[in-house]
Amino acid sequence: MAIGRKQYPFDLIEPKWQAHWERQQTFRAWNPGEALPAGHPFAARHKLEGKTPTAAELPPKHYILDMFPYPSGAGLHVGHPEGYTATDILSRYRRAAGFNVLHPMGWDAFGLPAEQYAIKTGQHPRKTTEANIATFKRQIKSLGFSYDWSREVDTTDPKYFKWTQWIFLKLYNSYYDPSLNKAIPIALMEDALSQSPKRESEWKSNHYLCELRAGIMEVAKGKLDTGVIREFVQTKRLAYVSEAPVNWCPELGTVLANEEVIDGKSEVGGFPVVRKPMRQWMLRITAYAERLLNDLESIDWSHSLKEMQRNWIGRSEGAEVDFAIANSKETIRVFTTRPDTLFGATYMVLSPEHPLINQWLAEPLTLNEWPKDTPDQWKGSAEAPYKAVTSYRLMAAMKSDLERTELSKEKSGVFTGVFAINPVNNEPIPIFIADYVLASYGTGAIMAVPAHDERDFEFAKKFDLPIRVVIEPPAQWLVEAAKRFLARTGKSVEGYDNSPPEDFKDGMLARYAATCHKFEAFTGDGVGMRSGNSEISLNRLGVAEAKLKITAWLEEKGLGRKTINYKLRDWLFSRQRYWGEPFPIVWKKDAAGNLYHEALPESALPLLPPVLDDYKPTSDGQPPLARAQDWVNLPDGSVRETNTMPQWAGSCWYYLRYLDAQNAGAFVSKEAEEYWMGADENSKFKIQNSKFGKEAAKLGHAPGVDLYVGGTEHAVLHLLYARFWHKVLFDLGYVSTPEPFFKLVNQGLILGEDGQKMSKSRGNVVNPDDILSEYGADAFRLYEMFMGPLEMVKPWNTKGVEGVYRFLGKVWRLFVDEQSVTDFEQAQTTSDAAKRGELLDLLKLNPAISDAVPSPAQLKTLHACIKKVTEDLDGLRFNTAISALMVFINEAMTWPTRPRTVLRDFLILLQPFAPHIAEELWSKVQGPKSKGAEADENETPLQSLGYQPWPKYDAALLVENILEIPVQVNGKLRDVIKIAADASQAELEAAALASEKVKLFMEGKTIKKIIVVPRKLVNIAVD
RNA sequence: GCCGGUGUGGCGAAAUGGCAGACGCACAGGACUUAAAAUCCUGGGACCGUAAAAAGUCGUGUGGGUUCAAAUCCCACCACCGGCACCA
Repeated sequence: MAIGRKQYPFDLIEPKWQAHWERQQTFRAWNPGEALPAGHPFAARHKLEGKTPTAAELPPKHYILDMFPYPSGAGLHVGHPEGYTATDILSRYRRAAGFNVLHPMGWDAFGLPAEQYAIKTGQHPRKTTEANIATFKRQIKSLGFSYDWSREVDTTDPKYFKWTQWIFLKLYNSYYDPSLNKAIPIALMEDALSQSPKRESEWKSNHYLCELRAGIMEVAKGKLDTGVIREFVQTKRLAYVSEAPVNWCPELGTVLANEEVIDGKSEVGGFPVVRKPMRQWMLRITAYAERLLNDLESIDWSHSLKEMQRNWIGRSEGAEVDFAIANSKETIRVFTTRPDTLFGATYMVLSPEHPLINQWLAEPLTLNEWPKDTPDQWKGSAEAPYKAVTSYRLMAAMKSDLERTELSKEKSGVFTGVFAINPVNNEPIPIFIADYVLASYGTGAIMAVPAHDERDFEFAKKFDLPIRVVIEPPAQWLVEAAKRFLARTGKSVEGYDNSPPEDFKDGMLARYAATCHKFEAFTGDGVGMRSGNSEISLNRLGVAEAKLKITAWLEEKGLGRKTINYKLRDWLFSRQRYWGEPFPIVWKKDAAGNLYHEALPESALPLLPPVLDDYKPTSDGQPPLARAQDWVNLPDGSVRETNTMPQWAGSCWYYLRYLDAQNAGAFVSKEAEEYWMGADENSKFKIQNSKFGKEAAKLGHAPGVDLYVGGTEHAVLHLLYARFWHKVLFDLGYVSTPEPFFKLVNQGLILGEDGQKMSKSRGNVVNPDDILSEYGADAFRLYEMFMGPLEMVKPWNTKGVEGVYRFLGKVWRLFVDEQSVTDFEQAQTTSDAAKRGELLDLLKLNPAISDAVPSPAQLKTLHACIKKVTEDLDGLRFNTAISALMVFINEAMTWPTRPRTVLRDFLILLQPFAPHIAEELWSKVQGPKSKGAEADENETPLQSLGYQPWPKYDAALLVENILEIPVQVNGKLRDVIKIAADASQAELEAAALASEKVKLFMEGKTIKKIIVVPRKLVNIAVD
């Protein structure tokens, strides 16, 4: 970096203004009911000095949120400030525009690295965490962001996680009511089910509870004991204990949520993950699947982000169908999205973990007579299947998810020896187990329709099972499929190789049905064939129509029903870690000796983790907390839960804590929550003005966080979890908006200079501290935004920093007297370091700056800049806003006289982007300060530039009298004519036709048509 | 495989139906300077052409279409990036 002389003394300016902002608390955001100190620029701007305004008296709120960082040991990387700069620019812009802006920062500080360091060194993770936070905070502060640090949160602070535990208790103490479609306190259910209910009036009107009560009374024959009720209620809580197989990561010594497992490996560290049945805490996020999906409509997120969430939730509509089992009274329920292909179901597959298999192993079901066409290989031995089934299940259980997905491209499975009966034609169909059917999705069982499902087709080919076509493909598809067969095998399918067969409708169809195994599964839309019995026919019906008809028929016969399934699974919420929030849960034994769990009272919060000297799991695989036996065992004989919550817990609600960060009596006060989340009257205009306004208002939606910026890495995990918690809190009446984040923007990744992702191993990591010391914070901020659109992936280029740095140098020289710069530089070399800050006063205003009345051209330049910057900021187009500032400066550099008013307005525009230099120049361009007060630390602070009203552009000043109008002939530019802006169409046309150049191109041709777009262009179409 | 996004000079990019390449980087030439740095000025898509210009032709991943007019809208394809991936 061959930068010699500094463009301007950012090294003095930046610390000076950062200290000033801190002293003045310039960016403190005020809650309703807080007294505004006299002299604060926000109070002065809004005429609220010394007042204690209510929500209605405060200006409208604007909540601009960053995804708070995990304070890693490596410190800030250049990706962090990208989002932070964008939100800071917006925050400063909105403040200038008159909003009460909430712009906070905090630390997502629980996490694995601090714990692993603790295991290695014995140092308490708190120490590591505190040191890392200090580094992050120093780095972030050196960038001059306008955060309200009085609202800083730290998820590992007991004052914070007290409320994380409190919210967990709310989850624990709630159930999801399907009739009301919301969470309800579980106390209501407990009361409804108790022997002598007390709150009858409250639950009597509730369908669900009445049904539950009736059901339980019947089962218990009227005799309810507390144990039975407790056990039942435990299964309904939003936070519950499950024994299901979980993702166990031996390397990390903990279980992981589905979301944390990628390609069978842990998201953190990339270690293998295996399935293992364990007792774990789960959160019932699946109850919210439909709302999490539907409410995406009401929020302003990018299309791709919504799509990712939709994908993850994975809603699919279909039907459940019950199949009778031959020689048994039991039935097997399958889930299918294609009930219209039921006539083509030729076998059935259960997941290896399906519960019926245990029964069959204990009590084999045999058929008196093998169905016709049963392959000999199955008939051979009545016992053989059971051996095969046992060993197959064992194999499947041993396989990690990685092996199941990556290595088993080839289908595998075994015949169980059992047959089911296809309810539409009463044919016995063999039942297999295979690991391509997942226990955790749908019913863990499928009807296989090989002709119309690719996976079933593959399986059927491998095991030579019948493939029965029941949907007629278009002729064109048959021809294409036959060609693909030829390309694959070198053999042709007779009669399909060329053009669509003429006699398709008759003989061809039959031939296709006979040779379908040579084709491939046809999964597209077609019409039904060979799908009828004495009661129902789907023949000639389209897929959608057939689905409706067969589902209705199944329902009528009591054989099935319409169902919706989700890929989303309940959230595995416990970890075997030390550095996380302990569960406020104890385990007790009932009279019969059975363990049950119970919540601690709210008064017991925060529940602190015990002090340990070893952070490893115990030798028998218990979580580290189990080492603290005197912490675990309580005097009354109960035992504490030793799992801790996952890192996601703290980040699920931090944006709410910011609203009222110091509140010791509640996680947030009602008043602060309503004001900042925009549920109060004062914010209503915001709803009306937004793109989603009408829709949102109809749904009763208030905006929530106005803008949330962060990386895509949180597209499913954090954002789904936080939305879920928010909805629970909404249902229970603790927050007033159904969605937390109204507008969300993902910043694009910043790549290394080589266009690769930045990484230590590549050696292409850019350290923000280096850039800061070389070019200063303002240049760094500008560059981060000037690189390209916020949401795009873009490579870093340090040369580009020099460009924006030069721009700031130009700004500096526009304002500052050159002679005084020389004096300043000389004084710097002789002055001692401590006094260097005062030298800034040596710098004088450029003599070209005066109170002269600005010329029309100068005003036009200014107002064009105001317009562009304002519009671009509203559209988050920071790069083009900066280029507009550059255009202004390039122009203003040529002005012999520089009107003070024009330059002041420019500084207000510059301030959000480069706040330090803007403040420094502002303090100079204001004119001389009153002498004598300068040395006084306690003087009323300077009014901050940050609260100067944002300038409005005057459209009248931008009007051009003479326009340059391009003239095209046949769409090609041939001339540019100058003409009065208000020229009529006829005048424009005449002027265009009069052009010599245009005439040249029209010579010898006839005019077909002349298009005249006033103020834009003329296009002459000729032969 | 499915879903989403992107594709424009040497590079980051701008223009979302109306003069393609604003702004910036890098580069080249010039001014200032003993010299360098810094600063200021000038130049620039490609091709063809010319002493230099002018004029001209082509040009926004590829191929087609709509339109007086397309980077922009429509259809098909290709490449890259991101997500999901046996979810029945």
